[in-house]
Amino acid sequence: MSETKIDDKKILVTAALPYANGHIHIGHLVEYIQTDIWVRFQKLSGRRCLFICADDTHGTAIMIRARQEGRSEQELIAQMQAAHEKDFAGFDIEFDHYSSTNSQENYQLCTEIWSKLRSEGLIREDDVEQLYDPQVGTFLADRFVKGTCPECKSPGEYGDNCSKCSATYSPTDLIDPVSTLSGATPVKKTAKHLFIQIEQLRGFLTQWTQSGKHLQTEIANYLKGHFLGHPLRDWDVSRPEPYFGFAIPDSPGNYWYVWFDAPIGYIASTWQWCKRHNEQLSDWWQSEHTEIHHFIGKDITYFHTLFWPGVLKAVGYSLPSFVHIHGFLTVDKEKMAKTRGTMIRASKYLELLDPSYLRYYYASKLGPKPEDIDLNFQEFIAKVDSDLVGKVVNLASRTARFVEGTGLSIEYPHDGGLFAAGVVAGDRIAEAYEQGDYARAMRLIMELADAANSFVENTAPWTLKKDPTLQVRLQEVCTIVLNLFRQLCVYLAPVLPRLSQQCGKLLQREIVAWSDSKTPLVGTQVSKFEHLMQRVDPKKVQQMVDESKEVPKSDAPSVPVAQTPVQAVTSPAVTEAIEPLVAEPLAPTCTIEDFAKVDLRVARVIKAEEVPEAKKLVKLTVSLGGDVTRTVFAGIKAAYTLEQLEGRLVVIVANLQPRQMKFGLSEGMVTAAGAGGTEVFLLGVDTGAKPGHRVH
RNA sequence: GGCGAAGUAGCUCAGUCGGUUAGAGCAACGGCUUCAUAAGCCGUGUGUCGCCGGUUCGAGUCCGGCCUUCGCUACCA
Repeated sequence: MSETKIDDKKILVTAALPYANGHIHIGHLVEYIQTDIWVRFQKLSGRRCLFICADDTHGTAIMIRARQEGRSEQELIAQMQAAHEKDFAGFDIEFDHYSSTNSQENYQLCTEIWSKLRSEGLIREDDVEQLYDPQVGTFLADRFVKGTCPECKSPGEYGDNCSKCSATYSPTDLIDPVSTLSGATPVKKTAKHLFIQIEQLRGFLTQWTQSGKHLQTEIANYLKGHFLGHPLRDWDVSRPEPYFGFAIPDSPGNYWYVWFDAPIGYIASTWQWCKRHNEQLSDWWQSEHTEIHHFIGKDITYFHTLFWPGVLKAVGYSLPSFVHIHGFLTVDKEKMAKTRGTMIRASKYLELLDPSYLRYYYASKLGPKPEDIDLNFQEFIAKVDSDLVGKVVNLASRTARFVEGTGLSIEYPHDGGLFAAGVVAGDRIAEAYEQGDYARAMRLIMELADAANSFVENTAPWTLKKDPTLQVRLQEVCTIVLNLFRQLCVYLAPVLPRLSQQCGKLLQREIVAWSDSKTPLVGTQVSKFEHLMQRVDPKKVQQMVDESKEVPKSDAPSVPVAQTPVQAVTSPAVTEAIEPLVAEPLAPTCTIEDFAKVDLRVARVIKAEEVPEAKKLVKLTVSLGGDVTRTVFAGIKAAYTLEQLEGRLVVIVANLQPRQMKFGLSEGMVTAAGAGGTEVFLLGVDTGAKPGHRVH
């Protein structure tokens, strides 16, 4: 994963900046735990290492959300940052500095880097005619506009290309465009945009990405195949006002796009740390003696492996030594979903379970490849119980009590080479950590734990205890086992810092360095034994999943758009999540006549069929009463089984213009709510309604 | 459909440069033990290494084709 370090080198490590629009969940934690383990390993090994992070705070999403919640962006991002930091601390993720991209330092750095990019001739200005939503008062990105394809007249196409005839065009070419933010008809408006001409750096980027030193091979291949074979498109790094972010000093009315200032936030956050610790920023970001390691998810590969190195190169900052890219988290092989309760927030987990469990479980699954990892709760419980409680912690609880009065032997006794074998294995464990192969490290550690338990069995301290003449031997055996336990605690310290602390307390000698694993501890007192870790309570796991399920509350006011009703003051406040409304703000007012144009009808699904070639579609035959039927394709395959659909009542748009699709003609649309994917909720009707009834 | 990754024991995975009889943990089963948090120890594997073909003295490993799964993307919303 990365080259072996020369030990006088400094290491600067970053994890991706979490966006201030959402709370930390167990999917995010894969990355922060992965990074924290690596940082702790480096520090334990005696290397000078900084772990830097910050909240990513800018962008349209933050602006709209703050607007919806009736408060300032600053208030919103401050609150989210506090929540993020609390969650991270709860999982023992220890940053050296945690900042915000909305900082004075970041603004100053953006300005400096910007003017350097200008002087390097990398910035191009161009007028861009874009659609503008007069309702929301903002320009619309391509995918926020839908309309009819100018080529084939297919309706409902996104603003960049037609899914039907593959034509590419600009959103301003769409016939009858509609803003997906408000439903308003956008107007054309011209604005100046600023672009970074990344193509000028393609030669450098090809060499840098393909050198084999900075990226996993899978990632290098991906970039080669997808981007580096063709000229790179200029990167649009400005957004016209209104926008929550930094105003571009030499371009009035324009702001830096959030993805421009976010990675610069890595440097800005380091700078803040430097100011507090009286250090030079250039020693960290412009020095050959410092390695920079970014940990990110595969979703933001593009930015961190092309744009970011390109910018750094152009402005004279150090390039990353390595970009460590991990996959996504699935739960039971499925994407996390709120409906299934698998989108578990960090704070919810911490209410019910020990963070050490998740740290160990992730460690046992994480390798150096950018592969997805799967969380399976059965395996989670089994692994923690069996490995940590049954094997590791058990070593202490089998022996510590026998030496509470006497402490450890003065000299380390003969142990048949067990401790020495552990020292040898330590090098391989260290190598595995270094390479990001934590799964391998955990396997090696558990092999040692197995050997130690076997030793306990063979020496049977409980038998020695009964014979007064064998008390010295008993102390020796316990000295050996507790030293093997301590060795394991050193090896596990990057993953389980709490355990290593508890071990320090038990044996009255703190674990401070990896090298503590190389010398046995002798002659210390042994504290009264206390349980070091509890088994996983399966009921708590179930409770966590249950309480993470999003339950629709149909009768509560869903959003505070109108005046809050007076009774809300006396009843306990039901706070609904704001995300759905932010994701899709209210459409502009329409008249009753407008509404009457849409003919919504109750219909019964009489046949639900698989569309084998389609991943998301099912083919429904619905009855509108009598022998009037319609064929409708609906994108609900991931959310409903065919059996669940057949026979049930749905509400369809009965007078929608039929649409020819690859799989057949769709004669209407089934109404549903939700974000898509597995989060699709069909509209139902109370008992009594009949197929053919119109919805008024 | 496009791009990428992966298929090895019931589950999770290791398997380096092509080299003896393909391994580990968990689960299961049998026995032992009772220090320990119902923990621990010993023992038990008839696996078409996804399929077909090729290269080779020799293929889980290299090459070609196919199948399946997963991810991204598209169709839907």
